[in-house]
Formats: sequence, C-alpha cells, structure tokens
Amino acid sequence: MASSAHPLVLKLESITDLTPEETQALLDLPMRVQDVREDQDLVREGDRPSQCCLLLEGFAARYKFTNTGKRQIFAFHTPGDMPDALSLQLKTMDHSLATLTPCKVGFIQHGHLRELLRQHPRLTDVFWRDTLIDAAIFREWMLGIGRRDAKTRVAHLFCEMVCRLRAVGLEKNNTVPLPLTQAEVGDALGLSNVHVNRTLQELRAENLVEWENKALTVLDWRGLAQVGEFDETYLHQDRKHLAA
Amino acid sequence: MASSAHPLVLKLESITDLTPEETQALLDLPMRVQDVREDQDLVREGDRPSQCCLLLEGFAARYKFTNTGKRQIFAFHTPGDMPDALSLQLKTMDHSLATLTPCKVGFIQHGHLRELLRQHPRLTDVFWRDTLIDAAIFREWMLGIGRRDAKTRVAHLFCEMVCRLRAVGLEKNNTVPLPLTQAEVGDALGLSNVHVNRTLQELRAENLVEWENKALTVLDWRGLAQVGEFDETYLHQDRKHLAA
DNA sequence: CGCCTATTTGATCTGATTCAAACAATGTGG
DNA sequence: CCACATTGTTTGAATCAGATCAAATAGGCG
Repeated sequence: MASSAHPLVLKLESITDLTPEETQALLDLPMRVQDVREDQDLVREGDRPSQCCLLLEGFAARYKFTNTGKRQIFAFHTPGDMPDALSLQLKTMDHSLATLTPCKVGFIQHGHLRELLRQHPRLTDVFWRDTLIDAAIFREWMLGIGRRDAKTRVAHLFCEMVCRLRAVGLEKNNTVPLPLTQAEVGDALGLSNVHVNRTLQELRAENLVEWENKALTVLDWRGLAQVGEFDETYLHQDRKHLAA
Repeated sequence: MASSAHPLVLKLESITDLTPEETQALLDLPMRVQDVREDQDLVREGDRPSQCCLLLEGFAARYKFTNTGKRQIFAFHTPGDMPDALSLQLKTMDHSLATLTPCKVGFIQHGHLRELLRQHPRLTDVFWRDTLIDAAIFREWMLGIGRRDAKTRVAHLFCEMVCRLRAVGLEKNNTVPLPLTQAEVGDALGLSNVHVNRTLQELRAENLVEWENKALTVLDWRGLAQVGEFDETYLHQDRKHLAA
C-alpha cells in the first residue's frame, strides 16, 4: 500500500514521473537516519550545510525572526520533503528549519546527492522542479498574507495541507494529520494566535472543518475551497494520485 | 564598462562564476528581441509557455489577483532577469508577468534553453540557483508582509532594489532607476497606495531617501538599512561587484 | 495531583484601510 | 501652445480588521 512506500519517492512521484532506475537510485541514497525530538533546529540561519535533511516522519517548518522578535513561518514540511534542498546551490542558509513534532530525519551528504544527480541528470530537473513548487507555495502564501482576510487564509492553508498530505498517502476519510498549534498557524499566516482561534471558531461553526487531536477533518470540501479561494494549480501535482 | 555588457551575463555573474565558454554560449543564445509597451502581460496565469522572457531593458512584475480583485505583486524584475525561467520546469503558469514600463524583451525558445543546459550542465546549476534566489526574495517579502510594519517594509524594499540594480550596473551615485507607482509598491508590500504615500513622507522627512522622476536616491544607507532591518545575505550575491 | 502548554474569552487599542476630494504632473489632440 | 483628459500623488476623516493585553479554562502528561 502507498503509505508504506519511501516518502521521498512518493513525494516526487506526486509531481513527476520516475523511471524504475531513478526510483532505485533514490532508494539507494546513503543517508543517516535519526530521530529528532520536537522543536529542534535542524539547520539554522547562517549555517553552511554539507548535507540535506529528508523528512521521513513528522512535521517541520522553515522560519525566520524579525529584529523585534516576531516569527514568520515560510513553509510547513511533511514526510517526503527535503526542506533544505536549496543548500545544494546556496552556500549560506538565510533562514532556519526546525521540527514541530518528533521527527524521523534522513541526513544526506551533499556529495551523495551531487553524485546521484550526475548519474541521473533527469533527477536534477525533478529536484529543481520541486524547489520551484516550493516557491509557488511561497507566492500563494504571499498573496494570502498580503491581500486576503484571516478566514480565507486559514481555509486556504487547510486546503493546501490536505492536498499535499494526500499526495504522500497521509489522508484517510477526509482526515489528515495536522499537529500544529494555533500560534504556529498564526506565524505562518501573519496572524496572532488569538485571531487564529477566533477564525477557527467561524470555520467550525459553518461546519467546514473539524480540527481535534492534531488531525484535521474536512467536512465540506467545496465550501472550504470556496471560502479559501483555493485553486490547486499552484501545487503542480500534475500526476494526481488515483483514488484508493 | 559594466553597463554595456549583456544584462543576462551581468546578472548571472552577480550570483556565480562563469567560464568564458559559458559566457559565450549565453551570448549566442538565439532570441527574438522585441519592444513591449508598458502594462502589457508577457505571460498569463494559465498559459503553457514554450519560451522564456529575458528582460533586457525596463521593469516588469509578476502578480496574481484574489477573487475579490486585489492584486499581489510577487516580484519586481529588472534587466538581466528571466522572470519566467520556472516555465522550463512547470508546464502551467500559476501567475502572470507584465511590463511596468516600456521594455525590451528577449524571447527564447525552451528548446534553445534546454540545448544550452545540455551542452553546459553547470549552467543548469546557475539557473537553478537563480530561481532559488528568487524564492529567497519571496521569503523575505513574506516576512515583511506578515510581520513587519509599513515603514520597515518600504525601507527594506528600497534597500533590496538598490542592491539588485547595483549588481547589474544600474546604480550611480546612490541613485537607481525605480519607475514604479506608489500603488505598485503597495501591491508588492500588501499596503494601500494611501499608506505607502504616508510612509514615504516619513522616510523623506528623516532624510533617508529621495524618490523623484522615477529614480530613487539613498541619502543615508546605514539609516535606511536599519529602519528596513536589511541584511543582504538572502540575495546570495556572493560575487560582489567591485566599486567603480 | 499538579505542572506546563495550548486554547478560549473579553476588553481595549491601533496600524492600516477605505472613501472622498484636491492637487500635480504628464501627455494628447486640436 | 493651450485646453483637456488621464494618471499619479497628496491630504483629511471615518472606519475596521486584526493586534494586544489580561485572565480564565482546558488538555496532556510525568
């Protein structure tokens, strides 16, 4: 079944086609797997990493603080993501990456990744494409933070997380794991935790979603997508997963 | 002199090293050069381009509208930029690209670009790197829109534009071309044109900048950078241009 | 049980929006 | 070269979405 496959392969197959050889090469990637507890920085602003992190289990986030100590979260990461793939091309990290939950992380030396891409040039396109989708999500968040109201932003985030988690086999019965605090959602959407809370109450009152026990259940996809102005084109999941 | 060099080469040299062969290959890229008047879409959301745009002269912007008709500008583009390089990897555009001023644009077929990257694999890294810097700028804007106040945001944008324009040889005497309207700045920073105006008056009153005749002059770089919380690391211009 | 963290509620405040109008600059056609 | 239209900037007043502050409540867990 899908959920037992390698998260990286699942993730990449959700955005492109892989040949059996490419899949095998990905599975053969040497990596050091490690359990990391929650709220630990995996990479920090200013670091010059010599390896990339592959998230195998758990949730992580990329973020940065303003000088006045306000945090902006740039991205939530889920199993299969390589949140710091950019360190292959940019020497110095301009932001940090931290776990939000206990995680299982695979650390892969840049050298091994470069060798993989040299042996399988098409995989360069795949990783490049992945970082471009990452950027497309940034743009969509920017649109939300800059120009949409709180309710739309929260609904949009929920739609996005469902689509992304579905793509890696983590959705069951319109329910996905979403082990975030309301403060974390606020830091991602440019809102205060208090206002996130009030917005959630609206979405619940309209029977659009439930969010309990770190799991999000969409009760009314059409309604939620409408409130969130959600159009999944920007996720570029051109290879849609078939229904289970 | 620097300003007479090919804008694309100048731009890429500001973020990486190029061999003479690579430089020549870039100069030999077949492109159709065309003058485009202001406020024209070069690529539209939903398009499936078969070519990329190289901005040779003028300013352009990428943007998207919310369902309620509010615009968010994601990026300002200057000579040397290839704002839709992402279309090499993502079939469908999830946002639009338009000129903000009269522009000279080079249109390059995807086929020619792919052939270039095939012949010069290191250039793939360079273009990938460029799109990653693009994304780094998105993150910095997100941080501003989500967590910084109006004055900080405007000051930060000014610092960024100066750095980027300097890198392609368009700065003279602390002055750079900045042919944007206040409304466009507002759409980029998630502010209303009215509030941008009031914020500009503050920055002027503090003798940090002048902005007249479509040119921005920084009167006090230290002060402006401080107000804008500006740290240029995120631009990843590791190859700094020498002083003229 | 008691501690710590997260959620929820209420009251107040404010940065920024909106609306409306005046003003300035630029360009156009007669 | 002027009259006029158009677009961009500036000012003022009213309003609001969301922040902040403070405190209460609810979970989770050793």
